[in-house]
Amino acid sequence: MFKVLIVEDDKNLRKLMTTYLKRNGYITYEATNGVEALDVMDTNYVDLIISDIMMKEMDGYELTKSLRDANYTIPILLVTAKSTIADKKEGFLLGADDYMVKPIDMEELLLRVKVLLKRANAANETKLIIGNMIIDYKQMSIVYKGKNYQLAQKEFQLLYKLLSTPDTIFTRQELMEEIWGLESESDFRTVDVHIKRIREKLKDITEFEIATIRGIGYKGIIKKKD
Amino acid sequence: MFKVLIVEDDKNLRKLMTTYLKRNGYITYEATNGVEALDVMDTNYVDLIISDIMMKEMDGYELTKSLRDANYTIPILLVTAKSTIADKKEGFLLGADDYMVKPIDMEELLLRVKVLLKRANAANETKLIIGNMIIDYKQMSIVYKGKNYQLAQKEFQLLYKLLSTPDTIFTRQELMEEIWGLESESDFRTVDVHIKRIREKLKDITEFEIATIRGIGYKGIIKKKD
DNA sequence: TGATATAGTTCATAATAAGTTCATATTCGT
DNA sequence: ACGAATATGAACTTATTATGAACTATATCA
Repeated sequence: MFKVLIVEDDKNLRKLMTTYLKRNGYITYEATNGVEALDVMDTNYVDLIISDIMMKEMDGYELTKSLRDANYTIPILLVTAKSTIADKKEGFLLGADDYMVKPIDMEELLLRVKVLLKRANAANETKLIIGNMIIDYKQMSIVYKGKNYQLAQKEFQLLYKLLSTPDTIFTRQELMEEIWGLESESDFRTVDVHIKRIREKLKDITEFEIATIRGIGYKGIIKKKD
Repeated sequence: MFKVLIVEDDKNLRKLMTTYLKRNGYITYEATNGVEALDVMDTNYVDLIISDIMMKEMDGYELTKSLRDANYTIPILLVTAKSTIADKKEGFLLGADDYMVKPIDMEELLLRVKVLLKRANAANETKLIIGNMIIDYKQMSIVYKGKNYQLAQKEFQLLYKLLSTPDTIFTRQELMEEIWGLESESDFRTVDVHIKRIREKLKDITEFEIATIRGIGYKGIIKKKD
């Protein structure tokens, strides 16, 4: 299950790409400029970035550069309205892996995404190992002392988020925006219900705990051995 | 180390493909038409053939047909300048395994070659032994406690795929691409129907289970003994 | 070649699980 | 103890998968 971050300020195009990718089995995150993109990446694991070049705040070039400067090797596919050689060169020199020229053909986009992911996917394991517990994001599986625990998708993502950045408090707002998406209109209480169900389903596992921070939100705690 | 035979009369394209494949660890042979290709195969073992369709002497269709008539199962990837449905159909009917339309994107070519080889190679693997159950890919047979179970081809391949990499979630997308081929346009629901039939036909076998991962796909689970 | 069997696909609908909401109980901090 | 916030159970809604059956394509055999 690959995660794709779409950075595009044109809402229609962003939604179109999101729809196509989701329909083809990708999990998507959205951002409208480079700054937002970095925010998303701060708290979420992402396999690939599709980014427009022309954006306010921070454009695609700057985004690419800052990621590469920070030693990120994540594949980046730049989308441009201009098609001059100069532009293409600039993008590649800054470390993008591929580019496409608008208007974007969605089938071609899917193909390129697939190729980029295959190429990059040599050593892309995302597992959290906490004591006797192994949380494998791609497999959406939790194994504890040889036993398998099954969580629903939202529950799993919530847990992963809390435990991949332990001891950090997340507000319901933040959790919703990142797992449900920016435009989610669900009630914040929904988060509570999911937290409850995670606690219930994983009550045998002593390796961690989800702490309620009254008036703020939740945080994951990894318990230390005695 | 896989050996790839490139059959292409356009020298530039042939060299380009050769270069790319070599750079990616393949051993290559070259031929400019079907007759030469058969000559090469006469004296060399080849794992996969990439062949243009339009060539003098003997074209891609004829080459494919003569190989299949001689009971060769080697994977064949046809390259065509024309993109009409009629052509695609004709090529497939004659037994090609995949095709690409010019102009050829080298990354895509590599991807397809890899997929074809993987698919062909899986077929050469021997047997899966899971508890009292023996799954023999070559014979397409399933024996459990002395009794024989019969699955249709697609069903068998699905089962084999799921059980040869157990505990790994496959999306319908992935299953389709691997078993139906990259260009398949069949509905994803078709996978569900096949899964259902496998479960039905093998419901007596307790050695494994096909688990539905809601919102994602399926995974094979090999049950442990008590 | 036509007839028949088998495999594979599609579609409509039923069944089920996931996700959401809401009312109420419980807990926490001051 | 009080008020505010969270936990909880249950009803409800939505999304996804399972299933049966019709349909189509392909292979087999007389």
